[in-house]
Amino acid sequence: MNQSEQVADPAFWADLKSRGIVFQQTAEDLGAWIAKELAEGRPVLAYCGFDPTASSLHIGGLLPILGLRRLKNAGIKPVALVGGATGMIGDPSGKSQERVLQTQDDVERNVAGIRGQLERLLDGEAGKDFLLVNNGDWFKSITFIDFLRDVGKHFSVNVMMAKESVRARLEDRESGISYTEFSYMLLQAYDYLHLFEKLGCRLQCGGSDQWGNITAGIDLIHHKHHDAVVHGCTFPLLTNSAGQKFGKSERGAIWIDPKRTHPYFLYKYFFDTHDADVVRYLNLFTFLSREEIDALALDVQNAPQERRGQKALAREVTGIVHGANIAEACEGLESSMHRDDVEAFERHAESLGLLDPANIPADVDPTALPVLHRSAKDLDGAGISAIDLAVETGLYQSKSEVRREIQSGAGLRIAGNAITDATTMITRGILGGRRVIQIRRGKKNKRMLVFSD
RNA sequence: GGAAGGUUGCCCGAGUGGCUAAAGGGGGCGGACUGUAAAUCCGCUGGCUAUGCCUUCGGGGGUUCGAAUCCCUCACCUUCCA
Repeated sequence: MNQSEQVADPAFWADLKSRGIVFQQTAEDLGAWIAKELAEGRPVLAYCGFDPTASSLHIGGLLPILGLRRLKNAGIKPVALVGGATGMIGDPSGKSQERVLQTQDDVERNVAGIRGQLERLLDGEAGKDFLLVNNGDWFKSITFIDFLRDVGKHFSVNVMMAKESVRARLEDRESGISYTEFSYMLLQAYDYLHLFEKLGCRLQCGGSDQWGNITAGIDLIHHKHHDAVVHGCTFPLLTNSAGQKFGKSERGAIWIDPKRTHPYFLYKYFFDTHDADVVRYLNLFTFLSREEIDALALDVQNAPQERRGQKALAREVTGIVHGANIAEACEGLESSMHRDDVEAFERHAESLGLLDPANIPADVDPTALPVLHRSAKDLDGAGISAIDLAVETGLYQSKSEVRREIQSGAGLRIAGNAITDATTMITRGILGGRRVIQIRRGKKNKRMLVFSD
């Protein structure tokens, strides 16, 4: 891990603010309050919830995780909550439509997956450096009647309806909101109350769409404990400079689970960051120091074609998620693909276990890999149709798409040759004595074809 | 319970019997330019065993040589009345 991550800077809150990591906070002097509590020996616990909507987190959830890590480095104990109970209900925050309920099996499977990822990403020992909790553990023993009496009484429907998450849905006649999702904020508010009472948790953080839920929890705690001092803060909701939601590529979300999204594509996602966003992302997603980022910002400004900012960003984030070795290999993979340097590619692909088809787990979608394996024998005789190959790599969705592109320009290249004829067959001659060749769509989308005997 | 309007391709939105795989815009992809950028310009944007065939205009059924377009029916949404 980076050196600067280990240092608990007393001015850490100001640093978080200046990096743009804190979006909203319940008190102007929240940083000073935390510093005072810690200085006087009172532990501060901060919790953040993660929805089990899939068996893996995607990079949209990275900001809160890194946020918890930064708090941890400042001496605050993070509590990562997985919503085994709330996942059964569904948070309406930031959602424009009512969702279909997940089955209990789905939720349990997702909780297990996310739990494992949090445990790894929070970097430390669960139970000691940070805590992992599941609100299913306390909600399962609460009856509906008790909940309505103990918790519901403290909520005014009038206030609830004014919360952004609910109001947006009430105003949208098309979708509306069910009573189930309407109730969600009570559950999350209760989580905070529970963690306050049981663990002394006094800070809740989350994405900016969580503000309403966080303040609902604080209000509930105040109702029950009049003199309690509890706080909340949010991380910004990320959009790029073009206003698009962060973390979604054309092929869908970028997942943290390497079986869903190969680390190379996570690397590539950050590598492709626009100049206008890269400095902001370096601040948000890496533990690089202020000075290092300032230097990179200058590079982006003065020599944008070097893409040093993007390279650093991609390397750091891939390192945090998948480890430094994998990050290095991904960097090598991208640069060798860019230069179409087959020898360098083989080296890096080897270290990622991509070169030997026997290494690739059967449950990984082959179109989601940066390489495609084929037997060299397939190249004998008539060979393989270029169109088929292009689709097999996942570079194209359908053969029609490839045909169209071949017709409208030289978008498809194999081993450096522009394919201009839809009937082109790939035969052994194209290998030129090697076993790896490049196939690419346009300038940015590249895969390697590996032909083994 | 009654009346009226609506449900179109990834999204928005036009289309009220054949010329409609469906205008226009957005997004996406490719090309030119460039820096593996932005902006701009050009092209493409349902599938296939491909001068043809198949699937697609909320679901199902019908009229017709022919339906996104007409009729029936079901579902959902909106507005108005009770």
